[in-house]
Amino acid sequence: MPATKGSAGKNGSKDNARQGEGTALVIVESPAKAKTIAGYLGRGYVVESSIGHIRDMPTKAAEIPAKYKGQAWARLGVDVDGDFEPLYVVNTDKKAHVKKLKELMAEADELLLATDEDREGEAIAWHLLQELKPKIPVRRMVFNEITKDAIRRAADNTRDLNTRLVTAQETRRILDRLYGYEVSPVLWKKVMPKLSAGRVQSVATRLVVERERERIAFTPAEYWDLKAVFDASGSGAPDGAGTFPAGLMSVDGRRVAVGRDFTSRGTLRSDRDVHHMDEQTARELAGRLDGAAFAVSSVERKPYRRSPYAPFRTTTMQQEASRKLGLSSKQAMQVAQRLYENGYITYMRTDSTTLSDSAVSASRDQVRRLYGGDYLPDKPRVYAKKVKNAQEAHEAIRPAGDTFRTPAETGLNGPEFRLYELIWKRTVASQMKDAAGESVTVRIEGTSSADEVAEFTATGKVITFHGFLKAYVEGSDDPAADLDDRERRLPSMEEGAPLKAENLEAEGHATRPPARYTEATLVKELEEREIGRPSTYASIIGTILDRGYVFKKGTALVPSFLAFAVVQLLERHFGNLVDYEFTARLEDVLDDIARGEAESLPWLRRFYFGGQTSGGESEVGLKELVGDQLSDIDPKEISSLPVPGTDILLRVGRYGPYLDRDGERVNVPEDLAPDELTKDKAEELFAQPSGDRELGTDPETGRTIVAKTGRFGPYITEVLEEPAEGGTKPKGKAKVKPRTSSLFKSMDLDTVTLEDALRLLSLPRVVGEVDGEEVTAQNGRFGPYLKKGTDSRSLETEEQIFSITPEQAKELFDKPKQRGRRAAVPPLRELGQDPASGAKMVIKDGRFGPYVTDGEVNASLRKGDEVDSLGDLRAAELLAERRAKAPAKKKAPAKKSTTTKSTAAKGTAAKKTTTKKSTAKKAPAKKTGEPRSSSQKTDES
DNA sequence: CAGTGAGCGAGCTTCCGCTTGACTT
Repeated sequence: MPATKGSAGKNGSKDNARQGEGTALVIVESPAKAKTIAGYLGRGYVVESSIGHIRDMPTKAAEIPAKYKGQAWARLGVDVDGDFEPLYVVNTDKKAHVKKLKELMAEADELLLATDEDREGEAIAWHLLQELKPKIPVRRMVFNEITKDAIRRAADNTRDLNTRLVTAQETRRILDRLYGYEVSPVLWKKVMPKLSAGRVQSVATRLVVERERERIAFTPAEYWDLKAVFDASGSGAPDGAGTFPAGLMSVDGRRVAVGRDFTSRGTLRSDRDVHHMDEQTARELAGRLDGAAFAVSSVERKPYRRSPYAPFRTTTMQQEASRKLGLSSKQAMQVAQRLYENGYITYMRTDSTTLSDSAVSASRDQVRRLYGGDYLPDKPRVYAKKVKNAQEAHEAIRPAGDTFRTPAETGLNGPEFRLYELIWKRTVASQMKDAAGESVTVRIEGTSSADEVAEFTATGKVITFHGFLKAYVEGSDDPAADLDDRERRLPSMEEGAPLKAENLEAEGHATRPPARYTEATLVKELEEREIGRPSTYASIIGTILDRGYVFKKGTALVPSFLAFAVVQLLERHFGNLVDYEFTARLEDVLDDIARGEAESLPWLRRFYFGGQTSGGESEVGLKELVGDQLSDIDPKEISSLPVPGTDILLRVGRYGPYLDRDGERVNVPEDLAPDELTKDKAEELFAQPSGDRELGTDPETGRTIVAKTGRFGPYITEVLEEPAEGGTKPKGKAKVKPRTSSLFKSMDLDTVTLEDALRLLSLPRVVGEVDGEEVTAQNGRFGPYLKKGTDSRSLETEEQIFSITPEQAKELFDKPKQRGRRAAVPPLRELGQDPASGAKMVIKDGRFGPYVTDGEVNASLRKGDEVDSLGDLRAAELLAERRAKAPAKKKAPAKKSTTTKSTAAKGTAAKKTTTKKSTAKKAPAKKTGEPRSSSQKTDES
């Protein structure tokens, strides 16, 4: 479609000016990239960035355009009953930017969408197309390395938009929205508000929880072996030097047990025929070998070879930055971002280990200069793609440019310097020769005084050519592990040479539970399971930390008890969704869609509404799981965890975790690691003093009065009996309830006095008789009130509880109960007329904060609205929104569950939808596998 | 997690992936 563009660059001229007049607007994703590319393209091109995605489904109610507010599906942003059509709005923070792009486009004669060549990039391009509505020719421009040649080639070889790829992205987006926005509310209802669930975060949380479960179930095993130090100097070795350590391998040909021979339950694996030694066996054997003669029984030499590690991608960089620089995932990404923006490194969010040709030659150039030609392989090394679902839109993370700056040449310092150095070394090393050397295994035999043949082994490693290890050695997550460049030298020995055991000792070991995840190892695990993307790894950690699903203990990620409850709920009721294979299967489907071999709709339908799987099994859809089957989820059950070996239950309550033993309860510190909650720990918690404040003794009863914090806030209560010292609980439960009372609002837990407390405990106060019935005054759930039989009246102030007279009480009871809010409270502010109703609008203060009303309709002020500055227009808008939404007026008498309510609501809304839609939609029968365009729901703003 | 007697104007929380500033503490 577009005219041919200048085939510039052949003569090496710096300018790649387009032929003819006019300019092309090139849109990439990142501003830093735009800057670089602008330099490569030269005149005739204007390069701007989209700054990531420009549109998405509305995040919250405030972002839903008014005309969709009444729709049942508006909350989801996906019209689930209308072929899962998504509703897109321009992100609030992108409105100005989109306007700018439109203005730039007005001056261009061609639009080149140069977003990344992956699923998300293709989608960004499509959204740009939808939003900018260009009238000039549009082409898709793609490249996956940012070098002058690659960019110029890309500008000359554009293609059309790949709509199948866009559909695949949209399917992914819709699925994630449905999962997140349907399952999270289940957690709000069953566990705690503000929690969240999602395809990625829930699996990440589950991984951490499962690891903790393994730790809880773990029983260590003890095993012993022998460690010897042999002296080879009498063996005729030329240097005569040396002693070396060796470990006992077998006794009478039977291998000595090591850690991996044991199960996590502390038992020996049944398939192992090994010699398991305890302390006594080991010590006695050591005794019998004392003074025995030893000799070398075999020497085995093998060549050692090690190839360099692939250049960094996001996850490997995060891991090494964690191991070597102590940076969290987030910190590593922030430092990398700064390096990227200032032109020191290539893009840091990538799943590719590929180097561009120019990067390869830059690396080789550095190798030659810094290490010499001996370290340079004949051919450049190519790294195969490591990651299964890699989309490879970018290069590996490497120093930027066609020639690399050494760390010293950059002038950087601090973490930027250290991370650059890491990246630089890793990149250069990736183009160096293998390390080579020799590994040696020596076996040594000796016979004990009881004629047992004990065989020891020692291993050595000698590196004769360091190759890439000269530049870079990868760190390890296990601090005890040997790094790749670690040498262990053994004296040279011949078979049959006699050895003297200098030292021979029994050594005890215990198996260890699997280590907790760190940020870096969790990210690694997620990548291996194809969960999450380079741009999100750091924020996944952030999310599960924010939600309180995990907390950090040093670098370890420890799951909270809350996480156990949430994971328990998801596993039992949404098993498919937290299946580790779920995302991997999703990726397959998305790939099929992208290739045009599968359709999006049937798949989404089955996910949401249920149906037959390809295997012919029937599957319950998400809609039913969060709807009709909601009542199957027992909050009590999913929030309970047994404390191993006890009849104590750990329960996750709205106010944190607590222990429950037959109704006796005690708080559990929020930062207690679940694997530390043993029987002993639980007993200790029950025994602990609760930390209540003692106010003194009630002179009348002699009981101690304490102030504590409870479910309903601060309160005081009396202590009925001294806790029996070390004794058992009193069995005969002739329970006398202690008197309790909430503090008045005017009181404070820290300052409340014994006098206050006694007054509170004296309640309810008998005010007197009214109409022949006794009236009492007390404090309750809704504040101070009077009670007369079954009738009641609220009081104005707490003090009235003590001061009100029978006469005043009678007056209150003579008046009917106040209905609605108290009359005659002046409005906070008066506004103008509501154009819709013609009534005067006022702002009032209510139970839920300020709201605007025209006398008929009430609407709360939203976030960002202020009483003082609210204008008439905004007020009218709020009222209009409220009207649009509510059937409000007369509600059917509230049935039992939320399910029935939502079904009813959906019924009416669905009707509206169909009438509206029949005009707007229907006609353009959607082509399968094509993204929606003509009937797109958008926020025309 | 202490324990009691209204009637009412709710609204909001949340997902995953792309990307940076512009704000305030």
